[in-house]
Amino acid sequence: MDLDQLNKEQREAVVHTEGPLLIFAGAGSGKTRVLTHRIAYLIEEKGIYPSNILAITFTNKAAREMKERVDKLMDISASNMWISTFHSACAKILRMNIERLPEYKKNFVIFDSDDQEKIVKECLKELNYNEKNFPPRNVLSVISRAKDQMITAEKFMEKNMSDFKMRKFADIYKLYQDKLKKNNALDFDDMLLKTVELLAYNEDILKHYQDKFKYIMVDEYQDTNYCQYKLISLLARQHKNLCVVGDDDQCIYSWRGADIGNILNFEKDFSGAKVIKLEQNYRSTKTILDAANHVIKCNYGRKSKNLWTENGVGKSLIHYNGSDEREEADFITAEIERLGMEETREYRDFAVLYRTNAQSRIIEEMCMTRGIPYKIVGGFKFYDRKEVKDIIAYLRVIQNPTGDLSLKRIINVPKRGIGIASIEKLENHAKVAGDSIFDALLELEEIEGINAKAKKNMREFYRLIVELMAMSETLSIAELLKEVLERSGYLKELEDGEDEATESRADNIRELLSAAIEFEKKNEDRTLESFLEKLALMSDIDNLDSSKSALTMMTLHSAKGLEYPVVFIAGMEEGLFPSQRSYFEDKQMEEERRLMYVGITRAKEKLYLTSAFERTIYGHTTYTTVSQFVKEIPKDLITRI
DNA sequence: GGAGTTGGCGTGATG
DNA sequence: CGCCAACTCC
Repeated sequence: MDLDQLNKEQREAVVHTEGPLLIFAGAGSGKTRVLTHRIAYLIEEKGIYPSNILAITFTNKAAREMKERVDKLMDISASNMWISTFHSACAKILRMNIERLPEYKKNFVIFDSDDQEKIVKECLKELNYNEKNFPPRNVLSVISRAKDQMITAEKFMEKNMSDFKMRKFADIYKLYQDKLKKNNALDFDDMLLKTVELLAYNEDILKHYQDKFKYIMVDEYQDTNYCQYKLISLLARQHKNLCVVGDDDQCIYSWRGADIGNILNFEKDFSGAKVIKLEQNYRSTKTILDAANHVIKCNYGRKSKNLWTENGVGKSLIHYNGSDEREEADFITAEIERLGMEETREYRDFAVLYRTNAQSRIIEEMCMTRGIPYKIVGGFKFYDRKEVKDIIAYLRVIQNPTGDLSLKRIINVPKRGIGIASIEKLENHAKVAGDSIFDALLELEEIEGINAKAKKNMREFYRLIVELMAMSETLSIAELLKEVLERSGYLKELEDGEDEATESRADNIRELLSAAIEFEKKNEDRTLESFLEKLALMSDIDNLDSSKSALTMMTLHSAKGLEYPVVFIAGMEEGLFPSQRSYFEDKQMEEERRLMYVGITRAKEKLYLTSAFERTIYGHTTYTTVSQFVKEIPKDLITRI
């Protein structure tokens, strides 16, 4: 194996295979390269079986890339090696073992944030709590933070007995969890939490995975939360061959429970850990790196490190301040066209980054006017669309008819004359009998107060589901999808619709169909279960394909791990970036600054910072001041326009 | 039971 | 500005 193309530190990190290893990898210092070489080294030089390696990444996209790069480095295939995200690794473990946890069944479903919100709303209704006092999103974030910390509903209750409001949160949490169980569902946080529980309480299962994963690697370690830390420590306890890679300066997810302490305390937690710092940057010009270093220096409590590069000085940064967001967008798009001509750059060389998704719209409009091809990462996702979720709900019910939430979603979609009142009566009956709604559909004679017409429609619906369930035994997913569309009347409803929205809805359904075909082509496990799981765990960034050349727009968060020759960071204004919400706490302000650091270091050759003197947000126009982050960059590195 | 309208409210980033 | 719950009307 050829290790000559690596620098001294990189090489050291590759060959240090035994015992705990912490790699501090600055932005653009070639950490993916180190990880892929390390995997190849383990297999080719050390004779380790691929199946004994576990590599955890942050996104599916990163996992896929890593797999491809490892494959390229080696002669043998790495197909039975686990290179995946935390969530899909946990999904895999749970599929095989979840029945060892009381109350969960093998065919569990994964609830996304939409499902979660619906469940919380149900809880509030039942508990008679006001949505104004307990906004579902707030409730969910409290629950989610608790789960990150591995605080169960019961523990949460104990902890918060004395606080009037928090006790109510505890009530909601408890009921929420009960409802998930009733739906045989796990939310994203549960996937991790339940895996840790499974391993912690079942010595034999733990032993099995400890023995299997003799070598463990974790990417983006700075963004792990307590639960993920726990999972990793459990698995690595046996062999202690744990290699984590991260950069404390790029910790940008503390709002969802990431604990920067995990990386800062690694040496304490894993005694005898070796620490290697990768400080040579191969990505950016001196000027860009200089700017990044100056900004991040304003943070306290960092591990000392200093990124340097042998790259050239490059071009000066540019700060453009337009009169309003329209002018800002105009400048960005004009500049992209100009550079396209003068420097013969392709559209794929550019990225526009921003703090909030809402900022994309005006830039998008301007791209359309100028005929610049673009793609937007994040924001409203394909699988969030109503019609797609409807059809997925059908699949979920077929796979697991006792999932009340999905069943309620489709029982009257398309309209089949089963109204809210009737559904409530049905649900009530189910509740009293301790059954699912699906079961209650068989006991219609016993239910009073539903009119005969509705009952008839319910019977027909029941028959439809049973029919589809039978078909699912033999049909492929794509074929099953077609039957669902046909027999449910969903397709007909779409065809009858006249407005232009129906056309795009039909398009989306076709898109789902081709996703199913694609899935069956690419995967060995073609079960409905695994298809649904794949959909649930997919994130938007995973779809980012670079086949056609287009400008990329996304949030600064989504941009982590990516790089572009020319980068624009838009909306460099106080209150927007840094966000208003971060003013109250130094810690949060520091996280904003790390986000800025991440943004700057995405750029290879040219970096633009743009702002607007006047900005309209949610209908309100306000005057702005230029972001403090711009001022933290030395003046001589920036040209003002 | 269902379609259409209104008024109030929140509006950061995600697997 | 866009969404959702609540309300009105058929």
